[in-house]
Amino acid sequence: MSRDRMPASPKTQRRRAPAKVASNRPRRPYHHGALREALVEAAERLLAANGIEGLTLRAAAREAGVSHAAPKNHFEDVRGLQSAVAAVGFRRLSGALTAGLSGAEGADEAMDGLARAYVGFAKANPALFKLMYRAEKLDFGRPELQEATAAASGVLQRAVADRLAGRLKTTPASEQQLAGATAAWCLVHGFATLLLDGRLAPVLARMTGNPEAKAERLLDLVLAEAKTSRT
Amino acid sequence: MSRDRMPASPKTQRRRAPAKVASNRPRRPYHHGALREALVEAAERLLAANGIEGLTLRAAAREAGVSHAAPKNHFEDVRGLQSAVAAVGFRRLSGALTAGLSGAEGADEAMDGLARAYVGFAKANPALFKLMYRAEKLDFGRPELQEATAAASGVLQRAVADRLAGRLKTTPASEQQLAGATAAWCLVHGFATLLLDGRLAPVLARMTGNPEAKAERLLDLVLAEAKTSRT
DNA sequence: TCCACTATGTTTACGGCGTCAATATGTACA
DNA sequence: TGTACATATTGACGCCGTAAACATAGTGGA
Repeated sequence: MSRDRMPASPKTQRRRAPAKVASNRPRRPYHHGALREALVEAAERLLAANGIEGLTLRAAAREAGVSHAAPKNHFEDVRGLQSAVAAVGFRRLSGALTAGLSGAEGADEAMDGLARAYVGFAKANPALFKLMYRAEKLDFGRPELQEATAAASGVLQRAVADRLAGRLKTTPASEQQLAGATAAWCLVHGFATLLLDGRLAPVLARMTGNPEAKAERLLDLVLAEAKTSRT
Repeated sequence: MSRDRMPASPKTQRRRAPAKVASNRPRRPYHHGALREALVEAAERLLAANGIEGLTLRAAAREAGVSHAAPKNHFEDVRGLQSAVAAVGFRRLSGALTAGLSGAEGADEAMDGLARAYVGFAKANPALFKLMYRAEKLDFGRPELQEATAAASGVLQRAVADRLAGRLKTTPASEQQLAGATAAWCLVHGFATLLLDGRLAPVLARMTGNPEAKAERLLDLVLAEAKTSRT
């Protein structure tokens, strides 16, 4: 919105004032000063407001009040900007996961907290979450992004390792640790992904109760089911 | 490929022959005859060859040897074509799931077969699978697509209902059935999604053995883990 | 038989996108 | 002081989706 083009007046008076007379309106300085940060913030706003399609280089440049080619000086291409935004997202996800972990009593409770935090993050930042898992939009060569993703999966892996250690009373085999963390991640990521894509709507429609709380209750049921699926 | 533009010759001779003299080269008939099917097939090829970004209306029209606006007569917009392709994908997925189910002995074995079929389909048709779960590219108002998705989730739900029935020796509560099917779907969909997005690469890198078989073994480990996660 | 109607394709045009090359504008360092 | 460098602008290109106007067939009714 606010980007709609004018209805009439085709080409007359493209510039509002040739201004030989030293326009006294305080012109923006030629150089922005902190364009990179401004672009990333603009991109986050666009993403939240208009979804993943709304995040374009040109839109971000507009939002920052800068010409369409200016971003080229700060990002090699679109994927550069998208990767920077995704990195912010992964850092925030790490924080949310850590917060979801804190205050949990046992290991199982910790896993539930982690799961709820993961899905909660996805629900709160749907477009950002989708971007974070759209490989073709990201450049994993960027260290910023690599570190951010590693941090997020580190939180998950440590939690799983703790749970396994508690369960087995011994340091868990590396492969089992890997499988456990992966299984938990898959379950929770599948839930978040399907939910955001509207794929769980038919299931939710068959549940009773407050529409707001249905998704949370379904997640609880799924987590419980996953714990008891062995007879 | 084969779509690169000519290096020189800017605008001279746009049409290869004004052809007052009744060109005897057997001109394609003005009407294609089966353009809709041709477009869907072209779209599938483009998808498989160039990924999800490679599937465009104009490219499909080119592939079908038709002007770029011709598809408008058969699909309201891009999402129409994408939805048609996704519907084909869901129908194929139903078939693959049913095949994965057949020949299984017990209920647990059936679930494993289902899981392997789901992930196998995703690995065999990565771009198609991604398209099938890209809500913004699809129009679920189209009955064709609705039926195709319903068929696929029907296979999964029946399998889960059978397993629960066998386990409980009684007809399972509807909500538990729902949760069971959803949990299975989430686990397997999460695995497929993360795998296609390259997100399991760090995990796979830490496993030993044949690179080809690693992903399958990881899936087996994950399925086993999901079955024993209750202490 | 012929003619209008309808379905299907083509052409042309528009704006949005990413990207590139050429140019302009400050700034900082020698 | 002057010059090199980083940053920003302008304009152009080809791609995309979409729409309107027009062309070409096949079909069914007068």
